[in-house]
Amino acid sequence: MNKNNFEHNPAAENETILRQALNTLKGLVPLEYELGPDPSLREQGYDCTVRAQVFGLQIVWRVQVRNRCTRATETLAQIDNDKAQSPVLIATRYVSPEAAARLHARGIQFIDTAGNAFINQPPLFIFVTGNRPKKAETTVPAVRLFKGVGLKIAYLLLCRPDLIGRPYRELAEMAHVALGTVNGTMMDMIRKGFVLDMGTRGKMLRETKALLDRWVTAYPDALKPKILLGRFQGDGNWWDDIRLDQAVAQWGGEVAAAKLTGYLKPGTVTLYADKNRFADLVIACKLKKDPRGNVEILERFWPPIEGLGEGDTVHPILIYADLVAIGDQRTMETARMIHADFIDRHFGQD
DNA sequence: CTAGTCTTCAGTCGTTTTGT
DNA sequence: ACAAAACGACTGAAGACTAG
Repeated sequence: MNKNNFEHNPAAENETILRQALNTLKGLVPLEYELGPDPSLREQGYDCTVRAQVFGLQIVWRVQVRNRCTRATETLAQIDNDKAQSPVLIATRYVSPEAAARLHARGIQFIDTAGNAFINQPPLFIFVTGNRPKKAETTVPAVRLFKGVGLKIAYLLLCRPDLIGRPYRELAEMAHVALGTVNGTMMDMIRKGFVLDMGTRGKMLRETKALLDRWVTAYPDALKPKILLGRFQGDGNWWDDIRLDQAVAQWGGEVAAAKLTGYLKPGTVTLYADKNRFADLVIACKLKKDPRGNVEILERFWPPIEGLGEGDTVHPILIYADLVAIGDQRTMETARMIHADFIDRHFGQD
């Protein structure tokens, strides 16, 4: 049962949360209510008002609807609660027991869609916690595997499938992305079948051949432009005499292919450099800034560990992707050689 | 219980679209 | 052509979860 988010309308979503929470509250106490959207309140951080009749008692709340209730929400609500004439009510999806205790202590009323509530309108008093949240039905897959930074993680795993079991924190650091990105990418990979999730027994990379193909196709458009540090022009075959410090940069594209196969005469130069040492590299190679130059320097997006490109060249996968992206006769031929000699044998059958 | 790990989501920032 | 607004990707701190 996969819920696609047809539209993402925050206002409508908020109202859904509020109505669900109020209806759940109805289960605890006989309640009639009506929503009173109030534009003047909205500017003060409220979403609407609720007029409720309970046991002939009329209550008016200023409601803040939140997807989730954070400490920031609590603090802000308390400030508002203290200065407002009518009490504040937080309506949210789920309030954990800890959060409920804090809100109770601060005297901030809340209701959630899971059936937890704190209502303190003497003589009416309700305090319910411990109800578990419903299974999340809103999946917002913000991170797309083949679009953007998800490719950094995919690359890491293609080169080092054994890292699949590492904690997300480590993967995030290695791939130079945020923690949340790892989570999103991993979900996408599982959904698309590239990762098999065996629960406590870990994960496995699957369909690596297909993943590789799609990675190579997506990389030039989706990631490469984002990591371009600059374009330059050098003198003649300058790259032939340079000894690269691996800690600073590695060859990609045609130069790397030439070094690997001894076959190609490079027409363009692709360098993957540590962002922080990028300036030194430009100087050491005597490169001149030139938007039309045939030298492109890109930001390296993998860690200096075994298996991510030996010596002064990047991993064959990336060389291959660079060559395919150039896409002319010469490079395609070399690309096929690289694929046959350095990639195929690692990606035979799953 | 708690240390390690995962998940969430509001805010930031860059890009695209729309308005003048 | 320029500026404002809307959009979307990404981040990262903080809360939630879970195995041991």
